[in-house]
Amino acid sequence: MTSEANTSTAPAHPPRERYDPSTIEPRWQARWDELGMHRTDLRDDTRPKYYLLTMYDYPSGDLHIGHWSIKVPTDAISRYRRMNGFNVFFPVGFDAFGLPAENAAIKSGVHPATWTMANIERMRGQLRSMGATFDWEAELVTATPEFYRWNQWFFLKFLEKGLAYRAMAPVDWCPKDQVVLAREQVEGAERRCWRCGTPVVKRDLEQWFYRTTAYADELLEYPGLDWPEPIRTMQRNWIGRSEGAEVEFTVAPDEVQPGGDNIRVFTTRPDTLFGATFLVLAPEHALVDSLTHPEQRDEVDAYRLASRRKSEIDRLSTDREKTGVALGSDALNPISGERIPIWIADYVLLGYGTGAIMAVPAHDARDFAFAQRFELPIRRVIQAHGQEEALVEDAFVAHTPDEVLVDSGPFTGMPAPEGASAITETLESRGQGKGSVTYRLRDWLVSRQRAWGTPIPVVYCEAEPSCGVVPLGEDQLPVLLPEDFEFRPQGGNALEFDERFLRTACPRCGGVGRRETDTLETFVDSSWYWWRYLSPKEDDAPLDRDLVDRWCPVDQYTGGAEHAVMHLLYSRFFAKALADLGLISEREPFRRLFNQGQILGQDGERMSKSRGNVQDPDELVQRFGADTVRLFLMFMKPWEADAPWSATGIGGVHRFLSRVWTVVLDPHGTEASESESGGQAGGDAEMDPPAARRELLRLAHRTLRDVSELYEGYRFNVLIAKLMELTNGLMRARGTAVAGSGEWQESIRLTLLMLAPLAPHMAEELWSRRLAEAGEGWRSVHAERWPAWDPALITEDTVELPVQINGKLRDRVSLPLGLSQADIEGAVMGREKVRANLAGKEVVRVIHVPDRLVNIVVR
RNA sequence: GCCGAAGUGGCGGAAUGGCAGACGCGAUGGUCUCAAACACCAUUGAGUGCAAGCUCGUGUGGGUUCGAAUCCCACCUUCGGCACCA
Repeated sequence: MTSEANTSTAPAHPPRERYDPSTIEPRWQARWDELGMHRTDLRDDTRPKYYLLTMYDYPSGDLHIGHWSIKVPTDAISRYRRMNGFNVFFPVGFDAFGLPAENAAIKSGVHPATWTMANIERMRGQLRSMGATFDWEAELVTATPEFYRWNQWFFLKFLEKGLAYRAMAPVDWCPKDQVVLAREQVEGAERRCWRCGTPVVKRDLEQWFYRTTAYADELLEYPGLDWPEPIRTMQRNWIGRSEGAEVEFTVAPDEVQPGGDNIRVFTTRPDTLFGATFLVLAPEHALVDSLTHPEQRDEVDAYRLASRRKSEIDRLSTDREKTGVALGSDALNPISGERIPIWIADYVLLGYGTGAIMAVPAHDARDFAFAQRFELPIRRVIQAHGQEEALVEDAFVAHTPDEVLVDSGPFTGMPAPEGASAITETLESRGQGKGSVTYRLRDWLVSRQRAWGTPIPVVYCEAEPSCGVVPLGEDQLPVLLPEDFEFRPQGGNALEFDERFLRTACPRCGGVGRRETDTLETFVDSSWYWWRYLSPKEDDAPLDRDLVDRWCPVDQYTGGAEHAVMHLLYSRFFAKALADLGLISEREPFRRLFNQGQILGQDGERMSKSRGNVQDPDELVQRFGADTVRLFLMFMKPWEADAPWSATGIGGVHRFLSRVWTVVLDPHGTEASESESGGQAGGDAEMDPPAARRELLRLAHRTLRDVSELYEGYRFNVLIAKLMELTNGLMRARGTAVAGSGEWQESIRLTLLMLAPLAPHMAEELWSRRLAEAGEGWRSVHAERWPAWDPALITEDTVELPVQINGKLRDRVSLPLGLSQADIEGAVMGREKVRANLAGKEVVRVIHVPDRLVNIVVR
């Protein structure tokens, strides 16, 4: 039908302008900047607010493709929400304290601040090339005094409120270099120092803690939050709330010590108290020394030393053979009076519960393994109700519902839960125990023995013993880091050797004082930075209460699942603590959370500079343009999935954008080969023009429906596939009578609007050309309203129904919508293929899923 | 080890109880070209058949269901976290 038109217009058609992102992209970036399009008016209340936050970056130096894959889809959300009428705030900043800057300082002698700021400067430029809608006016850098002074301020508030305290805690220590090591600086199963290879030991230091356990129960709740279930599960398990009882055993007198000391144990199963056949203390437990018999002394000391060298993961590993040593002393069971031996073993941790357990080998897998290894008695005290067979000795019994106590004195025969409370009550009445709850969650150790961090604002008075540890006054903040540092080759905290930093007057007595040299770990910075984004230059307060109340909680937070537990729990802790300090109103920081996946190096490992597997986006941006790189990152995998990096396939995405370019700017052209190969392929060509035009518009609206829904679920890879299908449809209609029609124009308009959040530069360019062509003034495509799809347009009047026989596909029937089940069955049964397949068989049942399928069950 | 997640064509992935492999890459053949590149068109899970078709097929083994990639149980492999990398 259109072949004559094609051949007659083709020669007169001017050569098509090629898609050239290298001229388009910088031009629009400059224009958006000039217009301040991405600056958010935080006081604008004419539109609903939308606080979009993406985890800020550590300024390692180069922005790699992984940074892009975090930020690009978040930027698409930002643009999509703007088009949906929201006032979006999308800030950017840098998590600028931390170990790598200090390592660089050790290596090259350059000040960590110099190294960090140079990296930030470089990354700013790379971030800008992305064409993202970051509000650079709100940028913050945590390593500047304007930011970190407020860490100090919060520290003082927490101290006042009892949420910060000082206690002993172990660190990894290199005995040769005399420095504290970070976990990543301890290498291999041997746990050796990364620099000198010396085996690392644990050393106890006085350190600062934030009392996260004060909110343990509240942290288990997620009121009104839209968080992924796996993340909540991980957090709940991390908090690890256990209900049970504390039971007091008494040390039995013997020839070495008089006895009478109390050993408190925590158990989740007080109902098994009669089955306790030994006690186990953590090797670090305070009573170990006094309870050790002389003949056991050497073995006990050796064991305690060995366990100091092990990592916690090692100690808790359940498949490794159990180790332990008997102390020689015994304890008395408070309820049965039974005398049982006391052991130490490294699978019991000092920091959990009371640092001591009663071992019930018959009913706990770890105790069972331990008892077997050391031939300790195993006594069964729980049995399934009504089970008559003799008690089996020497066997671990898994818990089942419907259990009763056996061999448990007066409690025998009680159902297990009842037995637990009865035993707990009895203990409580005698002052030998009580119901108790314990948590796996520990208080947050915020001290770091490093120079490149927030100095902790306290002074140790050396003049007057009664002063002790003295917090600075608010008016004495900030405690500034020195302008120059002396980093020693073996590492260690440079602040400890900086006399100008160390020497200060005691704030209480004015005498000689020494500053705290520990700094706050960087998770402290990341626990409140989103409030600071709202007023990054504010001098008088950490945050602007009015703006925080207006904008928080954050509507959408995006970042890696590697932060599932620590960062996200610390942030929630801060929200609760600040609310209790009266500084903010909301108790939760992030309303909706999305954990995107990571792009790994080509080796399948996490991308990092030290591994040398970092992929630089700059070259790809130069070759294909930012829009193509953006689109490719969103197309190559579901956002939440991890995947190793490979640029294979980026050409396909670039071709897709070129096709969009072609259908918009050259609707009537044809490819040189098309006339030769028979014109337009596909069904549309056979349709009469009005039907083909309607079909195109139907496709566009169906795409709009799907794409709108897919944006809401952040399913960018599928969304882009839908846009490709629409573009393929436009490509097929190009050069036919459909091209240029009203339906065509509308389909093009929808395509550009749907594409705008993903490929913002190209969409803007093509949008502006269409406006110019129509003689209209310029408006940004990004300021347009998101279009609505027309339900009437996309309803189908027929449906193609798959027909299965015994679940196997045998035929397809095209039927009008809304037929009765009887009519459908009639139509299906009449089909030749169906009849052939049913020959000689008995129809047992017909399953009809409306508009989905028919399944005939035969025998 | 413990907690969490994921295993689908040659590759990235789609389909989350109802037509497995959308979309893209790669590959093969073709059109255009002096030629190549680009672009465009066609084919492309495996096996089998002249063909209509048939059989097999979603990490492995079992189960539930008229029907399972999808739900349940066990196992294997990979990834993230395990409290001083950020």
